[in-house]
Amino acid sequence: MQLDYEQELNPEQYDAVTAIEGPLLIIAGAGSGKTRVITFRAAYMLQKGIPQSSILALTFTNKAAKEMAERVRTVTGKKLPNLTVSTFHAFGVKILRKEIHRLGWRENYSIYDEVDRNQLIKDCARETGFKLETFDVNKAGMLFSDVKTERKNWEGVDDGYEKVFHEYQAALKAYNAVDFDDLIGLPVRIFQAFPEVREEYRDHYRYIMIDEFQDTSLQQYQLMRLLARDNVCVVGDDDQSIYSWRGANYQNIINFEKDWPRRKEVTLYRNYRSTTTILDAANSIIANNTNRKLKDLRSPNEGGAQIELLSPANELDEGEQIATIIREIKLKDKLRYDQFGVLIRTNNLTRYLEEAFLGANIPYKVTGGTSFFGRKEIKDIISYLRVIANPEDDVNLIRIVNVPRRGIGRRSVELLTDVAKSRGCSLRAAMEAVRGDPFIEFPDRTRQDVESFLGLLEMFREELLHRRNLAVKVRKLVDAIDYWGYLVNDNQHNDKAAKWKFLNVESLIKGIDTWEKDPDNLDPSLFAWLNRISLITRDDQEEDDTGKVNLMTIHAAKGLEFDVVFIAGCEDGIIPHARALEEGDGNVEEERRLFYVAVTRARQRLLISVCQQRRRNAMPVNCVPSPFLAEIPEHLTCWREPESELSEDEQAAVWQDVRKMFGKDAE
DNA sequence: CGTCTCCAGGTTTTT
DNA sequence: CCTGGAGACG
Repeated sequence: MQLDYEQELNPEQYDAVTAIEGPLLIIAGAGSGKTRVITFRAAYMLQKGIPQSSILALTFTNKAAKEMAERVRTVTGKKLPNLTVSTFHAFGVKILRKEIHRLGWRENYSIYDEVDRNQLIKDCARETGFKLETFDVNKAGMLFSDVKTERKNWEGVDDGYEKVFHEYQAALKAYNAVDFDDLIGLPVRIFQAFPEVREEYRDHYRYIMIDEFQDTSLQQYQLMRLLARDNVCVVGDDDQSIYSWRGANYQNIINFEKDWPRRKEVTLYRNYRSTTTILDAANSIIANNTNRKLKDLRSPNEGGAQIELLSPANELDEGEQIATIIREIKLKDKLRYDQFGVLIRTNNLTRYLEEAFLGANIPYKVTGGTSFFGRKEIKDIISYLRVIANPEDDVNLIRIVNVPRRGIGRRSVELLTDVAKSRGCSLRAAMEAVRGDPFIEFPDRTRQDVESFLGLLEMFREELLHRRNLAVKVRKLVDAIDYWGYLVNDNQHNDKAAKWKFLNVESLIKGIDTWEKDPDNLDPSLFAWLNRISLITRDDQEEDDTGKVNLMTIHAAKGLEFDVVFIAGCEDGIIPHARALEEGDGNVEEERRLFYVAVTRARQRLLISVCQQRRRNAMPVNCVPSPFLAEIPEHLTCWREPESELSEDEQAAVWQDVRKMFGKDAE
């Protein structure tokens, strides 16, 4: 397909797309066609004969990566198997898989998520002699992450914590595991310590693009700088920086200006997404922030509906009202359900909305929330697979050693830990030692239990590593440990819960099946699968999303747009979030940016809901509207009026809808 | 020594 | 309201 770039793009966009040699900084306001620029830019490079394998496009979320890859494929009409579009973390995994041996890990390393990490920190704290009450695991986790990403040092920190930290680092290595920070930090270390490796990657990825640059951390910036020669393009918007709590630092935009003084700079300010009503509101909200790169968005879509405010009595009412309005607008404006987005600040708010949608028979899709992979039953099975893949993984081993119950309880684990400590080996090795050496003091019964547990793991390691049909083998494993029996037993008074959990396990297995049968999947091994799912938080199964209302956090909504957007729970304490404000004063501005991101997701209509009361920990609390609401010029807003009476035609349409719903699947 | 039951405390956003 | 941890029971 031959693209007419000049036709398809405005002058600034064209500038950005065609400047493929040399450093380029694109400041792209919300809705200014940033994704379009990136995809066209990739297409332009390919057209100029640059091989796909030398292009590296990095984004922040899996969703964004997936979407970008898809769009480039659509625009070029090619499959592009060797084009690298991935998140920073996935890219780190890719490098580590090949290079981590240089730092003393083995390639079958485990990736620890936050739960695993906190568990390990807890163990290390206990080891170091902390009492569980005096030790705040969450705080330690954040501190450790800050230290690892070089945002903090040990100055002024209780030195007990530093000890725990070193213990933690040592334990990770001993277990052949890494945490999320390591996925970026270790590649950086490798590139610094092995210049020849760095050169190899530099030669390979000669054209680099980074999306959502305002969300990169210092560490990620380092990785980029080690990798990039001259052809590096970063795209960002300081006004949409909403990940500073995770180390994102929009100062990186300034760093970039310093490090690549010869750069070209393009600002995209024309907004094609929203009405001027919505843009004016957004502009005047963000104007309250200091220290920004000034750029007011301009839109050719004059006018537009006013921003409507709702004031439901409580969160239940809120859900019902939103559900009702969605149905009304859908009919009036002839929209599909997937053209609606309902945004919230925190995941726990999804619950009421989901219930309301269920009650109103509105199809919806939740992005985020308690992730599929965070569910206990799923984590259990995955822990088995991790231990099978990486026997030294003590955290996951402890997790499953007695799930389902097999007689290896607290005391036995303590004994085994003693053995491991005295020999300086992993728990798994300790188990093997106990099996092989009858002179180690150990209760006979438990020794037998340990032996059969080891036998199970070894048998399945053989199966899972050396043969095909991963899904079949995993099902066999689930059967072998009688996980179903365990679920029934563990949920004695709740058949439904047991069934539900088992269905989740089934769907996990089905997911493996689809994944390994995908013809584009070049490496359907257990390791590859584990690496992949470690980076997925959402349940990203390829479902048919069309025709479903989108329910998600504002963070998850970044980069997306909807014709009609609801911002629910727009109350003081929720946005800005009380906890964020406790942390520091810069956080008000970040919360404001978050609100700005939410507002700018809307194309046509924006509705904001403020509850009068909300239940918090089972206690109803009176709500105060978010202070950000006052930053919207009054003339742009109005209270929501009920839709006018439906015409006869429309009534007929409603009935048809209802009938369809009870017939087969409604659209 | 393993398992069951009760109780207290608490959760922002994501890789 | 749900989780995780500590104490009682068998």
